[in-house]
Amino acid sequence: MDMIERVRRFNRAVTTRTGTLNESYLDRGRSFGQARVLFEIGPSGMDVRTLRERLSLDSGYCSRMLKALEKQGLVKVRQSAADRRRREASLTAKGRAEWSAYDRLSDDLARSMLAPLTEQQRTRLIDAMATVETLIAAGSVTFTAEAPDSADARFCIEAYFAELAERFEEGFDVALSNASGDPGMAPPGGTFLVARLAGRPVACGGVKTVGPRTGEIKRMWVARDARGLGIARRLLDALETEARALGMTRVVLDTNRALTEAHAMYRKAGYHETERFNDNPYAHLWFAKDFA
Amino acid sequence: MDMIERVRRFNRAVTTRTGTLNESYLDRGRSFGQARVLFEIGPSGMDVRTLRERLSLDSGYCSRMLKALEKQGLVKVRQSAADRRRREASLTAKGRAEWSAYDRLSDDLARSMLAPLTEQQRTRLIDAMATVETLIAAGSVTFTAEAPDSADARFCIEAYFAELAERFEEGFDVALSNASGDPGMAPPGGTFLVARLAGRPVACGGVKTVGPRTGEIKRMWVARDARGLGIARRLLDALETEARALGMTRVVLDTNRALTEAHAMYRKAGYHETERFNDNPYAHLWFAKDFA
DNA sequence: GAATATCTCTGACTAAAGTCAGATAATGGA
DNA sequence: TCCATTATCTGACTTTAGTCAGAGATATTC
Repeated sequence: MDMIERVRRFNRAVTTRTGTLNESYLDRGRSFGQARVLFEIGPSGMDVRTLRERLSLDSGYCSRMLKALEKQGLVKVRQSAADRRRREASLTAKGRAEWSAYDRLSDDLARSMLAPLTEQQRTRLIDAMATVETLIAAGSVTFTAEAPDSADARFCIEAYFAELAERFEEGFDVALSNASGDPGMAPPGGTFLVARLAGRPVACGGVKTVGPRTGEIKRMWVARDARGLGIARRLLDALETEARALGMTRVVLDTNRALTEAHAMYRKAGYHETERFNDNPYAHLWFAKDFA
Repeated sequence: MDMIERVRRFNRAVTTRTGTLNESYLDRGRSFGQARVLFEIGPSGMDVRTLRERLSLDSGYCSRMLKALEKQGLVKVRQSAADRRRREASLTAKGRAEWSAYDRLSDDLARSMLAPLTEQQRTRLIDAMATVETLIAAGSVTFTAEAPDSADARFCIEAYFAELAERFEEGFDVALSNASGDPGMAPPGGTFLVARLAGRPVACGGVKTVGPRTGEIKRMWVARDARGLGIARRLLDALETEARALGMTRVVLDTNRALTEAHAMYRKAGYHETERFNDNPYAHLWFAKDFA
């Protein structure tokens, strides 16, 4: 059986098993739409805008469902203090009880999948599930080119700096690093990529022109909880593709001695160590790669 | 994280990924219900009764959807030759083209899950998927007590005899074995269990009274393609539970020397070899287990 | 051959899901 | 202050999904 067929079989098997969950939602005497809204609001509440976006609902449709839930005494909707156009939905005590009931259905499904198995089978199943989940996550990471001062890009860069400060023996001060170059990481001379997992930014990296047909790769970072998915490698590939598209034939980069896992990756990706090409006080190693 | 939470995370991850498939179905300009019917009919056609059962549709609802598909020139419904009350639906050339288009969507989803991964990751994913699929299948096997002459029970017993004939060095002839006992495997003195996987019978086994507070386990069989799921062990457990419920304190069984994997399982389940207790010409080993 | 059961269809419903065009009120700049 | 934008709501729809009670034709059983 080829891989495609295997994946299809898997999809079929899993969706038929988990499909029963959706049906059990209806047993609580509420339409699926309303159950979804109630469950999404959650015990900590949510503003209506976010709710609509998460469930991709029409505003009128959503408004009506909230009203219905309010009439059932499950939900309370009130004006937001910060922005009085907005409204915030939260669960009443009765609503939280219903939420728990829906939550329990997911637990029950999970339990029913494990119950008939032996302890050994359970462990095997859990391990395999973790692997599938991880690799599905890895596969759904998207890369987008955007301005290095976009909200998500800045979030990544901040996290990157924070991590450097933590990992460098000598600490890290943005002002001392040659950090002026962010604007260069935008068209026409460069580019900046943000990787997202389920909408959340989890990695970034940029390339900017530093000489004739030469680019420098900077700000490469992957969020701690997104490591081990091969994102760094794909990001590096993507940056090289961007560099080529910008007419570059050579890319260089510098790195700190503390970032050992990065050194290994650069070498494996075809980079070779080269002489110091900048005066970054935090850099101990300099790498370069020439495109064929 | 505990097991329940891990399973829930897995379910969430997989359903959000595969949920896109259902949405993409709608892109072909047909309601989900109609798409489902069209796809289920399949290139080889199907009679309306079966179709309705598979998709659990109301007969009127189904009839209308078929009519709509017929009007679109995708489906042809005609009277069955065998039973003129029945009708049979089949796809037209245009219908087969649409079917392929839907089929391709599943392929595309599978491909898009694999595409971003490295070869090594793909192999890991496929392996983990196979494990999950197998163990989910194992978990969804159901055991039901039924008459040993029910259709599915007979199917299992035939398959069992066929396999014995194949595996015994000396061949197997039902008439020579002490096969008269099937009626005993029903209440009040015994019971017969059929295991099903997705509706299909995949295993069977029975217990009947052979002496005071003593039962004999017979006809234990697991379909070849359902082995390795721990069904045999669970079936044996279930039969012992039935035996206890029937007031038995001891169960015995006989087996042929060729069925080595069975011997191992009986020993592991607490059975010990005992003296010959019957004149079954095909038996070489006799086992017994006393309940605590 | 009559009674009963089965298979499918039609008509008449209801509920849920989803869309679209304003109306209303608040916010954030120019 | 005015004007464009944003967030939500209301009313008026359509489509999809699903149910139920017969009717008509055919098959099965006694």
